[in-house]
Amino acid sequence: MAKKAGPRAKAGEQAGAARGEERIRQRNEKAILRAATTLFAKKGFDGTRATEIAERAGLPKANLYYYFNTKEEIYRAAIRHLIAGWDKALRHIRADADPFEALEAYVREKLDYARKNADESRMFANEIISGAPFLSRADRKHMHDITLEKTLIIEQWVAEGRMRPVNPRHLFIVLWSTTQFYTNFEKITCDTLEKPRLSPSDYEDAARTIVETVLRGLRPGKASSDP
Amino acid sequence: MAKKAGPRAKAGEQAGAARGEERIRQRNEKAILRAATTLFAKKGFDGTRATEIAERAGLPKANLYYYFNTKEEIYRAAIRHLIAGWDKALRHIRADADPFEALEAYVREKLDYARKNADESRMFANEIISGAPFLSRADRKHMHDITLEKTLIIEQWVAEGRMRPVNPRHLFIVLWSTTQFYTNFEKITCDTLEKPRLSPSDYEDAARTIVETVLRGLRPGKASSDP
DNA sequence: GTCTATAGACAGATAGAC
DNA sequence: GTCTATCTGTCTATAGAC
Repeated sequence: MAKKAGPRAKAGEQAGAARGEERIRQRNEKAILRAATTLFAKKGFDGTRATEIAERAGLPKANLYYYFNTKEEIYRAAIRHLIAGWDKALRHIRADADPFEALEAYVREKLDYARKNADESRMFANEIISGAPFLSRADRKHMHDITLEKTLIIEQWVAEGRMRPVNPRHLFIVLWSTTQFYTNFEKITCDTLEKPRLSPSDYEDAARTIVETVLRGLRPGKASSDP
Repeated sequence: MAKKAGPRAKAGEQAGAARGEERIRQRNEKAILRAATTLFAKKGFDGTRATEIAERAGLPKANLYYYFNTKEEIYRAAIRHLIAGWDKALRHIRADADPFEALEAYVREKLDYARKNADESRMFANEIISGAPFLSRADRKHMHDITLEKTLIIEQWVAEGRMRPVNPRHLFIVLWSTTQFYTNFEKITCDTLEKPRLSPSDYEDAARTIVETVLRGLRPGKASSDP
């Protein structure tokens, strides 16, 4: 605790030593989080051994406990990092945008994010399926608030007659489910599409399907009511 | 192994005793599978302790190993039981049915099945996210074959002009994702809908949203091409 | 068919030399 | 900042009395 910067540290050398330690710390923490995310995605919290995280991160196990106090602390850090990434795709949904251009851009960015951050996506899915035991109240409030903000925009679009009436909360649920399924349940998707793994062009097909089914159903008809 | 039917068993009593044991066996195996499904759903395979299964099933732990040889055997039995249940909802999809009545009936039965078998649904989701390590080749082939059978029907409907063109495999993926999300990710859904838990009427809203977005987008337009 | 006791392996976490 | 050795507890699975 008190022992820092090595035995030969004197006043004046501490800043330089601290910077060096900081670099190592950042590199190692990143390696730990990366390794942990992959394992937590595959096996969940209880199923992931601290030893496995250490091996995959290329560090001795004891070092995990130097950078993080508990396995839970590693898990929570990974969740926080993921949630920070979720928000970005929602930026397309702005009141002044064209509803269908905005929603299509959102769908495409969401699919892309999941594809490029597959382990994080799966880890989060695992966390929710397990009953969200580690998702903090603050994280849940944040996700709730940003969703609410976007539902108001959908409601505005509906009120303006630019979209057919739809429950915006359920619409978001449908969009989340479809944009995450391909990555989270990749094994099923691969079996269904008869491919060993998913390529970008499969994600392009996914985007097209979502746009032509989910979103197309929301375009206002020329005859504004329906059979 | 050889010791059966208790000490006082004589020739002629064995059949009766065997029936009695059979009843106990069925009851206990069911209790074990039920308890295991709930726990596997929450914590995955590695995260679930045999002791917990036993406690929840109301049996001493050693009895688990009397009915099943390993924890994996329990897990596989639960998976098999679940897959047997998946097929039912697909029966609505018949070539001679109306496409939209058939698909709506499928969606509603699928949502209903997930709602009433939440633990099984979540356990299966957990298994796939984890990379499907225990899903047997035979199970995957079965799921693939039944899906293929139904995609042919969708293709026929499209060819007949009763539905807009769509990749049937992707359509099934979209329908699976939306009908399972509400149950598998119930925590997120509850936060989004601002409810402590999901009621049947929330599932009714879900069905309506899926029908009015996904399926509505597939109805052939009066003008058969599109902007 | 039930249950106690325990073997044997391995987990998370820590102490302290370097 | 790294790493060996180890503490303490828990796990799956089994042996064997009842």
